[in-house]
Amino acid sequence: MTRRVTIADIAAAAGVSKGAVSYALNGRPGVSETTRTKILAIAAEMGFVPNRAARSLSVSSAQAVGIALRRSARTLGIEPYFMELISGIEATLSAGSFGLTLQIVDTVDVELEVYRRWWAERRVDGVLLCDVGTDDRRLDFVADLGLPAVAVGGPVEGARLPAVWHDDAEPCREILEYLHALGHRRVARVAGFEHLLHTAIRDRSYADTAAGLELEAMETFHSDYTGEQGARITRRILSSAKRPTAIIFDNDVMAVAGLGVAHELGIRVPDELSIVAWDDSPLCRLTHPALTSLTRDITAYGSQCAEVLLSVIGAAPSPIDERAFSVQFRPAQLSPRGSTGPARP
Amino acid sequence: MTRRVTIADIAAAAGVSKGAVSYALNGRPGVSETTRTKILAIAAEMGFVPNRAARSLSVSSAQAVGIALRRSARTLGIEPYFMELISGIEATLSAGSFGLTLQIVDTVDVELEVYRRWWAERRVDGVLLCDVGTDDRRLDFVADLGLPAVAVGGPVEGARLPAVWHDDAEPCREILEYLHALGHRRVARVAGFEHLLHTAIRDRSYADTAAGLELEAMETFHSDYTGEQGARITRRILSSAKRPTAIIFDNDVMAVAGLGVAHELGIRVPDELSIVAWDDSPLCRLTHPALTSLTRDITAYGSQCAEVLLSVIGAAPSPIDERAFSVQFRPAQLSPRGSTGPARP
DNA sequence: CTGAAAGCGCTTACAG
DNA sequence: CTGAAAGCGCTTACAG
Repeated sequence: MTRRVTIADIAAAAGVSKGAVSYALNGRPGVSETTRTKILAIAAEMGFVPNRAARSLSVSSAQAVGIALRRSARTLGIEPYFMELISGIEATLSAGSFGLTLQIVDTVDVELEVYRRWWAERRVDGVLLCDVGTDDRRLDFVADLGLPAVAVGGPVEGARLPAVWHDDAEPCREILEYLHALGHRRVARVAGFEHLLHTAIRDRSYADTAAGLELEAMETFHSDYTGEQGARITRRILSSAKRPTAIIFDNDVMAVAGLGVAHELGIRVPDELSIVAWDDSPLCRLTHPALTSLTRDITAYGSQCAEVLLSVIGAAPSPIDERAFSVQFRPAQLSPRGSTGPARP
Repeated sequence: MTRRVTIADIAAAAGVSKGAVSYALNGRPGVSETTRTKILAIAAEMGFVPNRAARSLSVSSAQAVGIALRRSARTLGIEPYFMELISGIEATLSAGSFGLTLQIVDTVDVELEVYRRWWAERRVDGVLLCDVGTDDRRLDFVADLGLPAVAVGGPVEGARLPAVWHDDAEPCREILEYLHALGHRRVARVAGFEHLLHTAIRDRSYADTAAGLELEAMETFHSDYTGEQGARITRRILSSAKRPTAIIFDNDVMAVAGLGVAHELGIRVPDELSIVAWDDSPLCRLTHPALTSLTRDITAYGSQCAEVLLSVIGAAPSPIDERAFSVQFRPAQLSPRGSTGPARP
């Protein structure tokens, strides 16, 4: 283990000043081509890697982006969504040689405190806000702080920061029209947290579409995305006198749990019950029958979010138009599989 | 958004030197109690938070730990294991006000390169090595680099770095004896990557135990942990002439997929087939029947790993004995559920 | 095009 | 107990 090599070492070896080394390394004017080439060769040979802290201190930028996730370990673990999202985010960040700092928090208050500290410490240059709510304190908080941020979800009305989102309303219409075409007239829905923005958007879209299609019943039950609650609610739904012929679940985990409950009650899928899942993860193809689901490229979505954040921070290769405060990502696509079929009255 | 407050501001306000402020803030001798109290009050009032980069540059420590995950986004997303592990790691780190830097890599070579860069940049003070292999280049690599590291898995023979691991052999015996007691004589196993250390340990333990119990058949198939492969292999196993009456899966995802295949083939679980899963995640309780599985507290395991790493780095509250190079974590417990039952010949 | 110097915001020996 | 100063390893105006 040899001592770290610094620009001072390179300067000494090349017989130039530290300033010249810095200019050469960063591809800035101020050194002749021959000097630059020579310096670069020496730096490479000595295996030079700039010290982050020193660089950060000089340019007052952390070269890192933060994410605080406010979900329990159990939810985080089982929902494929987050790891896919993080994976996409990470790909973009590391391409721009930005680091990703992750913290898991319990409450909004802790989350806000984390943002305050990160920004005060300059540990991050910006943050990504996940799980955007209908009335989200975090948006104004980070804006007031001056902390660059991007909302992973939307659209956010009157937002002071950019949002990257999918149109959730359209896929909801598509699902309901599809089920209607299959003859389903009594549909139930197991939704996610009521306070989340995309839940509210879906709530409205289903209600509007159901009204237009003149469905007999379209009932929504809110839950916490866990399999436990998904199973419990499904059990209740399927035990009712006039049970629905189709259930739509707001995530894959609850849909898998719902399918388990149908098996448990001896209700055949899709003959007696059709099931649709949001968020097509490999999970949806593990079951028998495989689950009809709404496919989104969450990894690509994560990458897009990170790109917008880098552009806000001012580190993106091609800065996105400043007025592009609301970036719409391609909507989810319905992938019909074995869990949906014609309604049998 | 006000300007950041620095120790210079506090020094000016308190009428002392920057050095005195630093001593006061860090609880070190060099200032009188009255001065210290006064300085702390002013710092709190001004909302002082030390700049990370400056601190890191001075003490040459990043106050951060790194994890490079070499798994595809899809595997990472669906396996609850990683998020639970990370969640546990994170809890310990943030308690010690250490950050977590995450990077997802494609190949070992990229992974090694990430470690080299992180350490050269002093972006991290140490790393956690996941997915320890039977012949793992990374162990010597980080040791040569002088980069503090802890292996998340083991035991590692002749290791130059600490390892935190569970005894995998004992639970394997327990499963097999349990199945044997239920009357199973033909057992198959869908294992994980062959090159992983814990896979090798389980391979040996199953083989030894099977020999002792004089099972009729104990066959192992290696896979990549995905549901796709789990399903494919299960299909093949269940299509053989003398199919086994029990299958053990090395992770939860493959077990769920295997259960799906059994449904697909009209094989009743547990009447005609018993299924056991390693790694009890909520996933195992979503299915019908629920899966008998090996429960480990992965979050606690992650915390333990982080603690050992912090102690290696020298930042832990109570440093772990230096000779404690191999820390054994409590072994997995068998949780019998609906997916296992007596063998019916 | 190049060099010497100041500065980023901390920590830490070293004198008084 | 306290202050003035040097240093961590970079970047960046500012003179030559």
